[in-house]
Amino acid sequence: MPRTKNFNPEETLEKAVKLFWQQGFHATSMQNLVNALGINRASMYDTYGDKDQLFAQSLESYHATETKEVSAILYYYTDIRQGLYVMFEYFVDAALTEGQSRSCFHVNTVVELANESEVIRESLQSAKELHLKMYRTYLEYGKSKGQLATHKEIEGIAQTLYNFQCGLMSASKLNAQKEQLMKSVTVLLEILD
Amino acid sequence: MPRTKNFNPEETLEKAVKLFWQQGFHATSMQNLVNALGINRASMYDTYGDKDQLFAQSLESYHATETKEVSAILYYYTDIRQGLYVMFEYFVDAALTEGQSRSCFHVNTVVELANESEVIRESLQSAKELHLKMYRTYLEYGKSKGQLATHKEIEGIAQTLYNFQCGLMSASKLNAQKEQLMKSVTVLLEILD
DNA sequence: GTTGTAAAAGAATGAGAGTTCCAATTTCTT
DNA sequence: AAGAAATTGGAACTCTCATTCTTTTACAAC
Repeated sequence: MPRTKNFNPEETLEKAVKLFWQQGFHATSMQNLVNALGINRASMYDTYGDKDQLFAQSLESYHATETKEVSAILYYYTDIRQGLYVMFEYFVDAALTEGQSRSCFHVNTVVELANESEVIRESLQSAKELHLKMYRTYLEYGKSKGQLATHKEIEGIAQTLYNFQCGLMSASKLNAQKEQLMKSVTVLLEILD
Repeated sequence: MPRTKNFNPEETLEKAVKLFWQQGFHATSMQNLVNALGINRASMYDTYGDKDQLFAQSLESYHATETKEVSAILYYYTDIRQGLYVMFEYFVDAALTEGQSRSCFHVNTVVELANESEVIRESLQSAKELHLKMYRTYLEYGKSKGQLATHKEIEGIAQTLYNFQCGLMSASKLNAQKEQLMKSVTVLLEILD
């Protein structure tokens, strides 16, 4: 009996992700979202709730796809230097669009909202933990394969990889050039030697 | 003949720096600023112009003091590893306040406004160049003193120091613990070896 | 002390924010 | 074919935003 939605909630959410990623939470108005999502204002509220909830869902969606991609990359490469390089390359490619950088949605949100919203902070925190866990596991794997000296501290390196990734993304906003960014990745990866 | 201001424009600007640093541009309202600066709304507009101009002046003020501090630190330490470590420690100390981190005003602004305002972007860009120049000079100095192997590429390291600094500040918002942050600095500085 | 000038105070303005509501439309089941 | 129910479109609402305006106050020079 009921009329069905004539838009796909997941697909449409991706449009919100793009907009929030590009502009941030505060600089994006509900009117912006109505225009970008191509659905009615009421449908938006009906499907996703208010602005805060829509943003939270956008962030969760981003985290999910991003985590999946990263774990796929790391799983694929048996050489950890190569795997980490390609992972950083994936982040850089995702950030750079038409001559400028939108950075990474996660990092942007850490900077903009980590101290403002408890809900968002927790979402960011758990995504970060997931990444750290992946890094630790991958580094342990590298150690077991003799690619990482046994005296190297996994935890410190994992943290540094995360910190550097945040910086690479932030800084890319002032330097949207893949080659330079990847050169910096190469320098950073010397911490593995 | 004119009535004199009964506040110090430079000192009062510091209050604006603090607020913008803590909350960002969009999350800070003119009403917030009126309350924090302790001067009248009209005096604010009269002295600093509109919100954009007030923000730009706040950022410039921050950049000036920050650049002075960093160059003083690097000048003081003749050992580049020590100098860079203390510099990062200075950033961390400046970021951490009462159990949370406000990151670094420069980095926050890169993330929030680099793609939104041309004026701000240029201010950020030139501050970044100034930092890179300081790093290059310091690394060259280190090389001349035999603290850095001659085959090391100055430019790549300088870029990586800047990128990492951005990341350390961003990430500190989810990890406001000095010890952990400084441990990551120690790991990072292995790129000099 | 008078005068002129700019600062201070705070109300006022208009634009835009997020959100809600209602009439109209559409579509799927019975 | 018809009715039920959710979607849709867009106006309406309230609130807060940045900014301006008008009046009052205070200082410095003559």
